[in-house]
Amino acid sequence: MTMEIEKSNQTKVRDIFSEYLAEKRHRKTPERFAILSEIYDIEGHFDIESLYKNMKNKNYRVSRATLYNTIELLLDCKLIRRHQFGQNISFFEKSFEFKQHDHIILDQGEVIEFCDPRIQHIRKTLEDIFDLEINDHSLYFYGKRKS
Amino acid sequence: MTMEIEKSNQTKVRDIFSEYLAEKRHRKTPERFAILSEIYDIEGHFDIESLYKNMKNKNYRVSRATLYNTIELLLDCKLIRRHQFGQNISFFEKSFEFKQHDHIILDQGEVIEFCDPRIQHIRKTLEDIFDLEINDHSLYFYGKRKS
DNA sequence: ATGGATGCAAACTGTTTGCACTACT
DNA sequence: AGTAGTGCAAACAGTTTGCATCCAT
Repeated sequence: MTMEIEKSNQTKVRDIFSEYLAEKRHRKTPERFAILSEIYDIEGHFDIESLYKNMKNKNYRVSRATLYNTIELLLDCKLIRRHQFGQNISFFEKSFEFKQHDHIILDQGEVIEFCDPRIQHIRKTLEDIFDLEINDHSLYFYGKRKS
Repeated sequence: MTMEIEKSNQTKVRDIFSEYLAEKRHRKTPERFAILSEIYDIEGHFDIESLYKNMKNKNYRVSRATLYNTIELLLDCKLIRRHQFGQNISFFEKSFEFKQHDHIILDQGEVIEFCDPRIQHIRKTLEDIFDLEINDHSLYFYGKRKS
């Protein structure tokens, strides 16, 4: 029988969020940690309405307002990322310890993740040419399977 | 005094649209051509609400419904492209005879356009690796001017 | 105890839809 | 003549806001 040495991801992101909230002088409410925890239990992408229904089903007492608020905080401390797959609905995914990656959107909503270093080269070039500080990007390819 | 040989862009896109409508058995209504014409008078990006107000100010009798409908047709025949700069509002720009380009979004809504061939290399690689047919992409960098 | 955070519902905003009327084919 | 397309207004969906209450500090 060995002691659990490694912290779980859940614990790590909790710590990061806690530290972030402290630094920003925001209150550490149970709702905020419950939401973070729920999100980190989700595999893949999610939208706010599903998260809301998901939590309601588990008998959490949360409001959409708090979800939207908390999502902003989590974006700010980089624990999640926002995506615009469709037209008018935001999708999110957790981003802690997951390698930066981009997406290919296929028909029927299938999503492939990939990572190509050349995007960072483009970024560097743009920063040099236009004298910019680029802090983020979003890249989507749209296509379909052959045959 | 020489004859005007070159067709204006306005005339060319009109022809393209006309041909598209014929092929798809859609009617050639004056509204559709008026909207196309208005769009091709716009420099840079626009959203539907501004286009609507713009046309209303010029005493066109158009409805939002028709604008949304026509925009779909113009997207379909590739005379315009859709962008998602912000969260929940679609921006568009004309795309006839304008080189494919991507965007850098700076603070205060400033937008820089650029074109980097490496994005096509990435595309090719993805098509090969995943056996896909990629027909489009969207790429945005987000940043700010240095100093 | 104080005021930041919450839940709830109403308001907002961009987009879509239903319907009676118009006009392209 | 027939019906796709139109304008208008109402409906819709995702998000934001106002407010009374709650609870982390």
